[in-house]
Amino acid sequence: MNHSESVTYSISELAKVYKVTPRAIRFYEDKGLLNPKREGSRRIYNNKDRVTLKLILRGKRLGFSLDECLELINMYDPATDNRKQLQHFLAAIDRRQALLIHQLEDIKAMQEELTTAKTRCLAALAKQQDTASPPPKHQNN
Amino acid sequence: MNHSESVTYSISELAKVYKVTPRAIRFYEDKGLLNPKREGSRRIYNNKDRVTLKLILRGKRLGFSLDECLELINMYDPATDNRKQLQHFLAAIDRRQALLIHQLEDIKAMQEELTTAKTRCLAALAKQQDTASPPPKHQNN
DNA sequence: CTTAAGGTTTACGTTTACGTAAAGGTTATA
DNA sequence: TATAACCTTTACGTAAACGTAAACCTTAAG
Repeated sequence: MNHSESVTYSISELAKVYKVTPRAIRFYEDKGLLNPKREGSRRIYNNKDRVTLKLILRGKRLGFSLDECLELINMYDPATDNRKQLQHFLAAIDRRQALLIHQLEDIKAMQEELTTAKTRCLAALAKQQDTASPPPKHQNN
Repeated sequence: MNHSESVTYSISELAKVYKVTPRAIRFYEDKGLLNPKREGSRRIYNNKDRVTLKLILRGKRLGFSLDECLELINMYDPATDNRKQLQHFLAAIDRRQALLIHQLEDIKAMQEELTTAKTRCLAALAKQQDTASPPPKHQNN
């Protein structure tokens, strides 16, 4: 058996790692996204719980609601072998992938436009370069 | 002068095109993201307004708040030639691009995991294929 | 003329995702 | 023993992004 599976975390440890508040983590549990063991009344998170939290936060970064994140989490774990369920999952996954593709296009478009805007800004700055003080240092792509 | 610039839309026309409610469009105006001309009390949207709405919706799809969308819109139009303003814009653009890069990584990771989940589903379905009814038709990547 | 189809403002309601106390329990250390 | 430093539940508060309804104006068509 693998000992690395027995790593556990308190709620504030987990909160610190992922830069969220304990309140948020409890909220996710309220919504059925997390189900940590208890030790008395204290919540004990294992590695799987930690990964689930990571999935939640990633979903959020991609603009999904918590309900949608729950749907995502369920997709990764089709504990079912019911035929209808599986096909339901497949359909859900397809919808998700379509959404992601759409987001990819959005990102590409936005990146191009940001680059254009950036170029314009830099050009405008260059025009003033002559009369101005020492050239500014600026992180570039 | 270009006549194609004189195309206009009513609020419900625009709403129909982008599948949002007039209420939402008015709300965006309230928040300072849109500033259509008026014809009496009626709002008249031109092509630039339409593009702005498109930007708003794209920003939303990427999970940005309306305030952030406003920031984005302003980036595309640095009407300013103030040096400090320009450098402020550049910094904002860099932050945006960093966010987009992060989202790209999130999407890639999620796509891979969805594909894995899909494979598992399909495998589970295949196991039942023998005993089951006609093979299901299913859209594939 | 009136009825329908659009538009307007004003304003209260709703959902989501937590924030922010309040009130209290349980170790560990000074 | 008391005082932090954690944790717990309960509950009210809040910002964002609209939905929904009311009450009203204004053409266009029958």
